[in-house]
Amino acid sequence: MPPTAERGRLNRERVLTAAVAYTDEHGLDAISMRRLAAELGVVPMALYKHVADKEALLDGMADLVLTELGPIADAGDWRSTVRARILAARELLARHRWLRRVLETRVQQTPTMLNYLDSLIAVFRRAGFSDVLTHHVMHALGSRAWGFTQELFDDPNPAPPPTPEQLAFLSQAFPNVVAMAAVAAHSDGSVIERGCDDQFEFEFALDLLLDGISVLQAAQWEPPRN
Amino acid sequence: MPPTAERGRLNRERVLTAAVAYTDEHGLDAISMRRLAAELGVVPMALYKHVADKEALLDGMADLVLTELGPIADAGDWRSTVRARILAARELLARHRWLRRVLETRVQQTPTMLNYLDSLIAVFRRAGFSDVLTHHVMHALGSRAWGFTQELFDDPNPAPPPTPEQLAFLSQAFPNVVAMAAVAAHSDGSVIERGCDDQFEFEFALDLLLDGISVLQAAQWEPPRN
DNA sequence: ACCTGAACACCGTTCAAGT
DNA sequence: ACCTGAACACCGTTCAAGT
Repeated sequence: MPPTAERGRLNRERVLTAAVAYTDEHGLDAISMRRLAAELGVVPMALYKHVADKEALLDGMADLVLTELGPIADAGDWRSTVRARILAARELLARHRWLRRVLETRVQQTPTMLNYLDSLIAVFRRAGFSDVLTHHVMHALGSRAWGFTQELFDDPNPAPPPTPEQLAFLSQAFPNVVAMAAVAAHSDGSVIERGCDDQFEFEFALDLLLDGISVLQAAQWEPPRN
Repeated sequence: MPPTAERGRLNRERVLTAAVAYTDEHGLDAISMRRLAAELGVVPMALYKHVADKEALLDGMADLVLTELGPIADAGDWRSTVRARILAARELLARHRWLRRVLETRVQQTPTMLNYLDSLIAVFRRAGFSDVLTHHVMHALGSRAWGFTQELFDDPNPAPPPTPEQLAFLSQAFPNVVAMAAVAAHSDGSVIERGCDDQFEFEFALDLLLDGISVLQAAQWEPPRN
C-alpha cells in the first residue's frame, strides 16, 4: 500500500489543517513534527517538503485560523468598532486555545496578521486620530488588540481552594493578596473560590483604555516636546 | 580528583546562582539541565538532588533575582509609588532579559512573587481603594505590574529597514501599518528607521491606565449590578 | 517531485549502583 | 547524603537514497 494512499498526496493545506485539528485537540505542547507526521501516516521528513521547519508550521497554523476573523465590521463610531473587533478576536482565541501562545512568540508577521492590524489601525485613522496618537494607542493596546492579555499569573487550571490552615498562613503572610483574591467579580463574594470572571476583567481593562484614548483624542493630544 | 573539588559541594544556592549567570549570558533557550551540569563540572543527575526538575529550577531562578527588587519605597501618593515600583521592576527585567519569559509561564507563585504583589496591592488599599476596585485594577495592570507588556509582535531583533521595493509593496498592501510605523516616538520622524522608543510606549500606556484608575477612584467606582 | 530510512546531536528524567 | 553511569523515550533536522 503506497503511503497516505486513502487520502492522496500531501500538500501544504492538508498539513496545516491536520496540525490545527491536532493542536485544537491535544494542545500546543503535544504537537511535534513527528507526531503530526504519524497523524498523517507519513514519515517525519515528508513534512519538510511542505513546511520549512517547525516555526514555519506554527506561522502557517496561525495564519490559517486567523482567516476565520473575516473583514472588519463598521459598528458606527470608532470606539464600538474597535471594541467589537477585539472582542471577536478574543472569541477566536477561545476556540483555539493554543493560538495565544503562538502569537506571543511570533516574530514573522504573516500577511493575515498584518492585514488584521492594518484594518484596526484604519479605524483610528478614519476617525481622525493623528498618526502619532494612533501609533501610541496601538502600542498601549498591545496584545489586547489580539484579544488577550498577559495576566499576573498564567493560571491555566487554577489551584483548588486552600484549606483553612493554608488560608490562615496565607492571610498572615500575604494579607493584601488574600483580601484582593477574596473579592472576585461575579462570584458569590464568599471565599477565594474559583476566582475571576476573565471576560469581565478583560472588558474592564479594555474600557479603561478606550476611555483614556477618547480623552486624548478629544483633547487633540500631541507628543511632548523636550 | 573528586567531582566539583575546587568549589566544594553542590548546594541549591550554587545551582541557582550558576543557572542565573549562565542564562544572563547565553539566554533562556540555551539553558538546559545538561549544560548547567557541565558548567558546574557535574553529571546531569546531580542537579536533581537540589532542584526537583527543570520547572523548579526556573522557579528558583525567578525567585532569586526578584529579591533584587527589595522593599517598596513610599513616594508620597499612591500614583507615584506604584509608578516608581513598576518602573523599577521594568529595570530588573532589562538586567535579566530571560526573566520576562519565565514569569510569563510561571504557574507556581513563589513567595517572593507573592510578596511583591502583596506590597503593590497594599499601596492601593492604603490609599483608600475599595477591595473590588483594587482587584480589577490589578487585573487591568496585568503583567504591566511586573514591568512588561505583551507587544503586538515580539520583535527581539527588529528587521532591517525595508528596501524601497519592499516599502512600495508594503505601502500598497498595508498602508495603515506603514503610516503608523513611520511615526516612531523620539525618532527623527523620517522613515521606518529602527522604530519605537519602548520606554516611552511603556510609560504612555502606564500613565493612560493610571489616569483612568485615578478617575475611577475619585468617582468611588462600584461594580455594575445586574 | 515527493517520500523514505538511517543517522546525528540534542533534550528531561528513570533507575540502580557506587562512595 | 550525595553523586555517577547507563539507559529510556523523546525532540528537530541532515543527508543520501529510493520511486
